[in-house]
Amino acid sequence: MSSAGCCEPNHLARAARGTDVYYGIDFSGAARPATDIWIASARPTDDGLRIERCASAGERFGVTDRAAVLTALRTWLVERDGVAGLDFSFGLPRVLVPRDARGSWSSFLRWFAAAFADSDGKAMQTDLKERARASDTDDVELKRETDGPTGASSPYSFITRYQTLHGVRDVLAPLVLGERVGVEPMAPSEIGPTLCEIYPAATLRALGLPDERYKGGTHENERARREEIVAGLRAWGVTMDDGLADRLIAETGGDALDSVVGTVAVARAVANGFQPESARYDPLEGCIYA
DNA sequence: GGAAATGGCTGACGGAATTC
DNA sequence: GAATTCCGTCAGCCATTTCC
Repeated sequence: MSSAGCCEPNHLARAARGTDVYYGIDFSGAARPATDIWIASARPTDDGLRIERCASAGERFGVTDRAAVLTALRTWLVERDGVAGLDFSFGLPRVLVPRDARGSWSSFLRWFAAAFADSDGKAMQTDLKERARASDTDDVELKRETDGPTGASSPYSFITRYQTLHGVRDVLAPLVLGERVGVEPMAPSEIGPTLCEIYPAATLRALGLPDERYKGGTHENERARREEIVAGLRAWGVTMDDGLADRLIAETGGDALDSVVGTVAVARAVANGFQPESARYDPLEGCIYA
């Protein structure tokens, strides 16, 4: 296999020698996200990365409603040692943020949590679209600097609006403003675990693996792509039990697989010292690690 | 009644087709 | 050949429908 992105296979192992556990969290803003949020944990080995566990939020926490799941997730996160990657936007395009909230990423979090305290995903999207139309830009669904190179959607598209709202308002803001976690590269801290933004599709692309049409259970080729991804991850030095591999392939939503890919993204980010991969990175908007 | 499946929503993007 | 237009695809979530 040719080298893609930053890593050789054993680079994943070099990433975190002597460090703790990596977590990949496939996030969801659904009303009942117990079966949509998946959490994978992995440890670096001499040869790569060993996936230790992969389970849905429902299995981990035993609750189903959004508020209960996100509360449990926050509690669970602050009790971790290590690095956790979450796949939702950690910020918004700079032009949409009020000038008096642009001083720092923490200022943005404070503004966001207050501005959308009582909003649902649709209301937040409507507000941000109006801000975009009122700006000097031509488009309505604006992207952050980090979104372009990674192929990510706008943080408030109809696809991502719920993830961004609940991820930033209900997970990041309370944890960061409460100084319970650090976030790379905007707000590193010695206290608590380190969080970072990931985007599994970009990681798959960087590894030269199928990065689309692997979610779903209606077409046989979707399952075949999941099989190809699992085989490809193993070729990159990711090890796991056959039972877990079978589960990643069988889970038609692709969320379990995304969480495992997320651990790889975290390993790559650690290996690079959390250096932003693109020069086009705005510390107010966030940074995707692929 | 509860679980599972299905359709629809919206905008961006890439590739193909068409026009000049 | 270049520019423009058109069309299909993709994403996550919710509401509705279907099935057991």
